[in-house]
Amino acid sequence: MSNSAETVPQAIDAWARLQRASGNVLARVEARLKAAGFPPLGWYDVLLELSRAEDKTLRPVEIEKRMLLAQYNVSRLLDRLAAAGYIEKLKSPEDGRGVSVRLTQEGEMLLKAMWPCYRAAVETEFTRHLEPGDTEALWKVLGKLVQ
Amino acid sequence: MSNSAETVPQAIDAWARLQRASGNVLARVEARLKAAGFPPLGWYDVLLELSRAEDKTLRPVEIEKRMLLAQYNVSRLLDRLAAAGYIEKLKSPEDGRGVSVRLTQEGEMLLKAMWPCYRAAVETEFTRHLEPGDTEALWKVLGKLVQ
DNA sequence: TCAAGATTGATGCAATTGCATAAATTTTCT
DNA sequence: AGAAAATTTATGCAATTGCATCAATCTTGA
Repeated sequence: MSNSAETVPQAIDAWARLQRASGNVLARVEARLKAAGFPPLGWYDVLLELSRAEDKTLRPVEIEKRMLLAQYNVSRLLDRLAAAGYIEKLKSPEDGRGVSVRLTQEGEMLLKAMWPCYRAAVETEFTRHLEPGDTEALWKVLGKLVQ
Repeated sequence: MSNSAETVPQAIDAWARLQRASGNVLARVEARLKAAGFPPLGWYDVLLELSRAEDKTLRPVEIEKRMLLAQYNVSRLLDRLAAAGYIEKLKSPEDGRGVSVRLTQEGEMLLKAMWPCYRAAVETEFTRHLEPGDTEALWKVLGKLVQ
């Protein structure tokens, strides 16, 4: 059932489907991680950013920019990661206000342990439903939305 | 790192971009609604479902299915909507366990009041960035992910 | 130089979400 | 019918998020 043809025909529908599809798939992937006893995807994302960074170290403000999280959410997420031993907080050498956050051995191990599960979940809940060319088409169009 | 690792990257990138793009655009749209003094999009979605339903009435379990929300979140969201006067809860006539939720006049007015703002926000944050054909391409590919 | 302003990070408190479970039916199965 | 199972909704409690604001720097510009 198509919607009101007079107002905003396809665009609103595409918008709604974008929200529904991404939320849907995200929920399924997260559920698989959790079912395997792993922490949420947000943890993985932080650890991954750290693992790619020089010295496996970043400032919180950098994590904030890369992950598009609110500052207070980064602050508290890092608290949890530090409490769990996956990162360590150091006084920033170059900036007296700041902190430096470094991936620990445990953090690196968690990252490695989660990857097969994460990868399989994305394969099952996302990739498997698409045909060749779809992922590239998605990539291209979505690129216009992330500037 | 063998061949199987090399077949995934495209898909994982598309997955990551899907999450980033939709989260990003959603946050911007929500921010515009909030800036205009309106409640969150979740409120709009419930009211919209009710407005489309017969007698402007639905059971919570129906709202749960349509919106893909957890049962306890629906229960509490409806509490808030009822407290704000946008819906009213009635004893379900056909099912002694259940409740019926009906859109009020105020709810209908809120829906109407929010629509121009919502529509403009989607136009600005989503549609405007896309070219003709993109929305349809998105619609088609994403359709494979919402089964 | 040094005051004004911006940036970085944390935190108290309220609102929301997630989890586990309860209570009241309704449905199913024998 | 009647016991067992499933469905529908609510809720106590813990975890997370959002908001407002603070303290400690760093940066800028007169």
